[in-house]
Amino acid sequence: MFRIGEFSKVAQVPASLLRYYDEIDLFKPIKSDRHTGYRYYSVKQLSQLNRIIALKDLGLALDQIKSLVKDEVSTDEIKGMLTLKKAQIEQTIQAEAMRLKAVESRLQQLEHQGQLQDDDVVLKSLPPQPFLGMRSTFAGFAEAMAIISQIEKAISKTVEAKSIGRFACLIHGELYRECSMDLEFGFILDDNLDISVPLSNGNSLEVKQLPAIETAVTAIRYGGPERGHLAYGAIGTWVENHQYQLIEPGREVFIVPPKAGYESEMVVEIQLPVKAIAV
Amino acid sequence: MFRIGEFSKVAQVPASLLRYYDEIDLFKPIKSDRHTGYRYYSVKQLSQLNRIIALKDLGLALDQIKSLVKDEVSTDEIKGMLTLKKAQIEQTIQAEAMRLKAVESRLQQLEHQGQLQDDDVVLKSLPPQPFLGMRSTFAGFAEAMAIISQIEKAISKTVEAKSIGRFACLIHGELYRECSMDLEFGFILDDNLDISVPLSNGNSLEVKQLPAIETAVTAIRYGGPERGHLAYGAIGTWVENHQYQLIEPGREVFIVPPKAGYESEMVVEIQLPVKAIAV
DNA sequence: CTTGACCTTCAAGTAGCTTGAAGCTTTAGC
DNA sequence: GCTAAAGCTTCAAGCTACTTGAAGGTCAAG
Repeated sequence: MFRIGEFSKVAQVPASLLRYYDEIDLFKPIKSDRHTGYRYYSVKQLSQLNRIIALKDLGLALDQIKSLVKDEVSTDEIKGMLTLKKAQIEQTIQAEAMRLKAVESRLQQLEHQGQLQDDDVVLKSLPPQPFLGMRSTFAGFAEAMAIISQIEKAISKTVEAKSIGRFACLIHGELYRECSMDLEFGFILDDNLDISVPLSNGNSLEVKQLPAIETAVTAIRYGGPERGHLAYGAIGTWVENHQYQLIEPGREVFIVPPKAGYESEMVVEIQLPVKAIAV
Repeated sequence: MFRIGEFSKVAQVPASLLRYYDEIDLFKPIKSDRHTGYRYYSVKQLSQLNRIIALKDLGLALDQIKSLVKDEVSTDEIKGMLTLKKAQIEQTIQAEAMRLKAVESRLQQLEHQGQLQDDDVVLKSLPPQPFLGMRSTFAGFAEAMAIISQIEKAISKTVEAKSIGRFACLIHGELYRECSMDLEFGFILDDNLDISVPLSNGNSLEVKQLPAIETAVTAIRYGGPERGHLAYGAIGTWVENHQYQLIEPGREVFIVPPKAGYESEMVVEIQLPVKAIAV
């Protein structure tokens, strides 16, 4: 029989941990003196403690370990736990590997530019969303701007305000073309509607489902498309450094939509779906 | 200007998080209404928030991010932070990779044996320790046992009790030989002493420094050396499954030392230093 | 004026411990 | 047998980065 201090030395485990494990009913001394409260451990408990530590080293939660050592779970359940854990670890490794790349790319940035870049690029995942919009080919930005205000007017007359989300644009062709751009303008909806909104030019807005995007790189652009090179440049560099690949279509979500005469005050979040390049 | 709800939607960040960041002075709204307490955010803050999120995704602590975005650190310090972080991530990846192997080996165990093994093997690291002992070659266990009691007697007469740690044995030759074993018996010391203890057979115990062991696989053996196959078997399997390699010398630390007539009650922790096999 | 959506603050909970304070017990030395 | 030091006890709080919930104030639409 050891007192807690000696047992902790033998087991190479801090005494505070033994007290804690006692408290949470994970590992109790064979005997606690009624009067003094002193805990007494036996050598035979060493192997049980070792088992607990071994399971902990696998990354299992103490709750799980508790039921494991109390023999409350079947072999199949154990197998399930471990398989799940395995998957989690694999995920963690993947995630950490990406982090590593990200940190390395930041370090390179520091070397080359002497400072961190200004336009920060962030990974997000996007849910599937209903979208009320219209696809068309545009010759230039001016033409696109004209459509925007038409759409806004048409919508404000027809659709309940509370279902209308942000104005957005899907970019179907290659990014960053100057002419004959294949774009789809419209509103992201908060609720699923089943409507069609006619426009004065003969076209109409239809509802479609935007698919979820597992991973999108996003950046904020302050100002009109002519300032796109800043944000797109940042994204481009980032994507290259992190070994991702752009996939279509990109989106631009208007956080502050353009108003005639105040185009320079617009704010857009650029969202480009990406996938990791297989290594 | 957005209220917290809309800003949180735009930024894809829970409102609770924005409140929290406000509280810890990491990211504050441009304006808080004196009277109502309502927080108001501007689009221009989006890029700052994005920067914070980007840095968080690198794995930096919020405290560090706080000083980074407040521009309180020099480029060199940033470089230092990132380099440190990089090292940490690399470590994590290594550690997780080992965990993965460990979990996989447990799963295999379940497949083959239908249950988790009984003798649990645990990784530990050991500090450098002074050791008062004597190296010699022994023909068999009986001979070794005889020496043990001699050493015990000699030491109890000469050395201050409080400096004496556990009785232990270093195994210099191959593990698990039956005859002409090259062993070193003695006591691990808690304090650094500079003494020499003569034995009745003409030999003497000398102090030497045991080196630190970065990684040792350990297991508990209940009973005498004749029961060694259990613990050594478990360790052997474990080491193989986890792609480690044994390196010399192994140690056996006596937790309950053998007493004449009660050898079967002894308890030993086997500690075998290992290194990872380069992959 | 009411209703409901939205906002506020404050408190507590999460996991797996560690640290510290205040006070009792045991042991070694005299 | 006494004292001091070492060792033990319980209880509370702290750590990170948040989330959840309760109780209540604000705001816009109908």
